[in-house]
Amino acid sequence: MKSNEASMKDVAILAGVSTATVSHVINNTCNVNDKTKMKVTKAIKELNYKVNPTARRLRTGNSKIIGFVVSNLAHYFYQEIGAKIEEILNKNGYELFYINSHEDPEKEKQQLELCKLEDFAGVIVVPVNNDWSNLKDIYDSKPIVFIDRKPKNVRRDVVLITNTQSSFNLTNYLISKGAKKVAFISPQLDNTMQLRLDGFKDAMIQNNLSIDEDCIIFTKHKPKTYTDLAQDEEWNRILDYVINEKKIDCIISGNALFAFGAISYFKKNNIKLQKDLLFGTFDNAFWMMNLDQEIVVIEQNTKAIGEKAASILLKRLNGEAFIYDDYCIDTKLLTLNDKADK
Amino acid sequence: MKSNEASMKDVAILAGVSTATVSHVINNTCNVNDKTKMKVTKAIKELNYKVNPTARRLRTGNSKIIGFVVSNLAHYFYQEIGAKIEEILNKNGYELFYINSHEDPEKEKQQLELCKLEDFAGVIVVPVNNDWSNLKDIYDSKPIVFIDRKPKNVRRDVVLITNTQSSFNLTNYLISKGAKKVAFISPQLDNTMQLRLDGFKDAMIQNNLSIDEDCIIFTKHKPKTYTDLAQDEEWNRILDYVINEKKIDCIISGNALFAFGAISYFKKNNIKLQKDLLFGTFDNAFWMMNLDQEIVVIEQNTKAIGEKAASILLKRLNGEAFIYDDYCIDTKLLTLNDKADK
DNA sequence: TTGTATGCGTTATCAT
DNA sequence: ATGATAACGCATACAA
Repeated sequence: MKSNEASMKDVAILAGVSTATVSHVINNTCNVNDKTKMKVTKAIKELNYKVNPTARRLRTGNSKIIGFVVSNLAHYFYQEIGAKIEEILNKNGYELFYINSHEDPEKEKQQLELCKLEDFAGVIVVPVNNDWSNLKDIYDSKPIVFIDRKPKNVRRDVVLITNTQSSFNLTNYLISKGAKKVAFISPQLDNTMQLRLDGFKDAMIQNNLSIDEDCIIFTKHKPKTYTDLAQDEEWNRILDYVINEKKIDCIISGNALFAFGAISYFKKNNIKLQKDLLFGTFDNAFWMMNLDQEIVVIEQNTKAIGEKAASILLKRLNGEAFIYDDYCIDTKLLTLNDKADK
Repeated sequence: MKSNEASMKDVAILAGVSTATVSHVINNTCNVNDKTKMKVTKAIKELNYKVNPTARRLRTGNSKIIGFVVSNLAHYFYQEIGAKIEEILNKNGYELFYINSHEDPEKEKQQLELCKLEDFAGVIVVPVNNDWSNLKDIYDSKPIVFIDRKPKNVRRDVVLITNTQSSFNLTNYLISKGAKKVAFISPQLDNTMQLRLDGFKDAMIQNNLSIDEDCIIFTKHKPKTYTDLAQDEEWNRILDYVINEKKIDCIISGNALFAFGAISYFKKNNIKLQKDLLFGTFDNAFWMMNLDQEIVVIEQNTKAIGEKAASILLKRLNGEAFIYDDYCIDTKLLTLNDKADK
């Protein structure tokens, strides 16, 4: 389909030069006489010429597009990270496309394949696939930075939070508040959750508290909306079980998604947190601040995470060589909505 | 940059045919002998050949990518719509890229320009720019569907909710609950807000209630995080003003963003909704269900909105010709967290 | 049914 | 300093 846009050829003809010269002017790739440069610039303006990125990409194999492939875009958490990433990348001439893998490994694989075929300059990924031994080739040529989860069998830059330490701190804090029998509950056991679990166990052991493995629960929930989640019967069963049968006095939630479901349960059952039941969770989600529940949270520094991921990616894009490493961002332990607030 | 991927030429050589034949096999564009078809298919598999979308796009001017350009991706509302759109488009062989315009008209313009340059097959837009007289050419050749807001000076398909009617119903309902002096507050006065305002005014007039124009307030807030919003001093001033000075007995919120800020204010000031103050809002956001406030909401049917937008776009992509129209999706008036719940 | 040849809009090599 | 030309990988008009 012939587009009605001006091409480089049109510019060249109007300016009375060759396409090579136009290209040189556009890309500053060669010393061009000021006079001819003027002519070309004028022609470009006159025709409202825009470089065709598709043609450029076919020729060079490079684009100015970064893919942000996210396990579940609906989490506000990733939106804050994404905004920071976008801000930094935009400043450096890149555009960010958000891609939602919906916690589906197969879908993520196809999307990453597409990013490669589309010659994206690089990708930032909140990975769903845990084992990357079959995915290594998918992004071997272009920079890739992982966020939030560290997949296996791939050596690349990873930006995480201090998972084990934060979990240790959270558990310790709740123990200091009187927790004796603690449950750890979360959807999906991935690498990140494993680290959080480690911190939890360490704290329990150091405090000479026994760990009941029955109260460490990971569900296999496929992605759901928050609304669906709150009404999910499985959450109710699990919470009924640990609270009524196992008689735990404290729950640690692995992320904001479970926290939402749990809080819905607490509301229904009229449970006052930190009084009737100690409760701590990873993530400080915006909606928590308007609740009438006191919640202990591990706040992740989304700005710092985004900034780190973007700056590492930029360095890689610029061809800087440095060792692939894990970057851990500190968290903050906060108590939301406690009486001291007022 | 020479990629190490197999090209169509490699396939042709291995299969002992011409590239034209390979192309025909891939695109079913010509009757090809079963035997040669087999040979080609085998070679494709053997080389793990993938069509290069960039080259195809340069040649044909078409891609299988749809852009979803959203005013602010952080709103969960758009995530639900997006998920539905994606589901439908994926089934039809299209991939969806999410693009965040951050309520920035200039940015949106550039992004739409990029979608055009990248030869996206089409776009679905929650528009930030209100006047499209200078943007018409930007997407004149490819299908475009607007969602949630109807921009001026462009005749294209628009998927909206029944804004005026819903607002009328909401206002009427609150009046039936005793509202006499009502404030209407929202960030950003766009076309959609104007319609909601119209419905509000109609209801007030029909009920012989006077409208205080000082209590109709639109702020010019640039996008902020929810967290920032809750602490924004401007909201506090506005709410102080209408509640304490203007002595209103009811507030209608134009969207979930303002509702969040307002609820934060109510919490701080210990105001019990529907008792101390009547309150209704557009949008049923997931976080509202866990509050200890009774809230009257206009729930938008995100699935229906997404489905309508995607199906219209698909029809346009398939070249079906029909009149550009506005499609209005019904809403539901709900009361969240009322005592009858238990 | 299959192959040849051309062009999509760039960039890059090599002359001039 | 500038221009002619090939090549990126594919689709397609046309010839065989």
